[in-house]
Amino acid sequence: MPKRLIQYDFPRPAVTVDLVAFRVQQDTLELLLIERDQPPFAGRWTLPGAFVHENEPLETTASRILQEKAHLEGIYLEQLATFGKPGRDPRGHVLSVAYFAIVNAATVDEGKTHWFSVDALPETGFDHDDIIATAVQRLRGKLTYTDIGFAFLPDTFTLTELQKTWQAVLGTPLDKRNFRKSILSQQRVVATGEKSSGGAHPPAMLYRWQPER
Amino acid sequence: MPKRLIQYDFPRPAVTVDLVAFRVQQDTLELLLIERDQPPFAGRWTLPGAFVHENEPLETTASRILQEKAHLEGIYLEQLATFGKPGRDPRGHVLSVAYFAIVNAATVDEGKTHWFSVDALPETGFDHDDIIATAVQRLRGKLTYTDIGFAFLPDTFTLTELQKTWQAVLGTPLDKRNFRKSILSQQRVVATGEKSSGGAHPPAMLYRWQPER
DNA sequence: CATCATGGTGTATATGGTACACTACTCGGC
DNA sequence: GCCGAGTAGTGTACCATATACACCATGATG
Repeated sequence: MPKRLIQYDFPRPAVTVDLVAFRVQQDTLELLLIERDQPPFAGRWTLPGAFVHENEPLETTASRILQEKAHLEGIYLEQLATFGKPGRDPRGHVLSVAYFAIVNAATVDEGKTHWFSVDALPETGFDHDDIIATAVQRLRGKLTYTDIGFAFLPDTFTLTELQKTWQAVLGTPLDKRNFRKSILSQQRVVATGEKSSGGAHPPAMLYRWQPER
Repeated sequence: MPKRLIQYDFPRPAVTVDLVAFRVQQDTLELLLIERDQPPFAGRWTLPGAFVHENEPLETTASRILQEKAHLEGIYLEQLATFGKPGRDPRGHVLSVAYFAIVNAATVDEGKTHWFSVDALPETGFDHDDIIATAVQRLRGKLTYTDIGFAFLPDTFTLTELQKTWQAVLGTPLDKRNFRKSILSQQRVVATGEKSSGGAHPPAMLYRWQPER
């Protein structure tokens, strides 16, 4: 019995998953890069990535990357696109299935990783600029018509925190009264009854995301 | 010098491109399937596909499929998603980068291909039902806010033809006056000055798609 | 008790979407 | 040449949604 069941005359491309992990920290949208210590692009900042293991679901590869490179769990994980332009990897024919993740923890940089503001990114290697641009565009596009924004926040949050998160993601200010009206009318959140405390201001109602309905 | 430059301990998955080609014919949204003559799934209808050649751009693989399998040129080609669930191909670890295409020609079935109405699809092989469902959803979602719908039509067309195309894609009837008002106000088309002829009715103005603003 | 920072609230206007029906014209058949 | 079939083309009233905009109340801090 032949070891390889598939009739396939061509050399296979290598397949990697690259991950664009987002968080919002101090009213800024940030993403995670890692400094390469091997060529190609040694010393350059790149998206964390890994080769796909045998019979490994792509999504598993993506969460494995987040776990191994940053010791993080992603709250949200979505496939972005697959990049396969010849020449994108100087080592040869390498496809990259890009995913993007959203993380809500305030984390410290682990190993050679660092969180960069999307407005102040360093020069990257490979075609990771393209991947990042696609990811940011997708994230912004989906923010208003999906529940993706809640993935940046802890279980309970105030409406002001939610608004600041949206503003950080979109990069534009939002009107407070209209924002609250819109969020509440869509019934995407429910009041917990609890109130936040601390700060030189009145306590604010804490809300929780309501997935369905 | 080693033949393989990439340090990569794992067996590589095979990579295919599968194509969902759409057309609108007789007010019906149709897609192209091909009858497999080899196992697995011999005799089953499947999406046309091919393995990715060495250093071949994915988009080239996609248009090659359309050319080789149906002798067609796609007017529009867009990457859909990459499917890699273990077990999706009984032969082993095979990733499929799915594309969708739009074709405007009225064509006859070539070889073992056949155009099926999306409302009356046969049983398919692999995970092609998933791919098709994703493609139809994407197509419908993008119809109203992109210019994707014009790819189904020839250079010049009447507003009624455009409306019927939209209705076929969406699967729902549209109001004639509102449709025309909306299309014209968005300035997505310009009148050519020419009029259609033939048919037991007055001649209709022919329009042309205006890509930019 | 004064200051600071945020919490929380409503109305008026503009914009865009939806529902809805009739006359005019060309072709083809008789 | 007359009639029927089939489509071209057109406007208004209503409703829902998005936008612009400002002030007082409250709790913490020193």
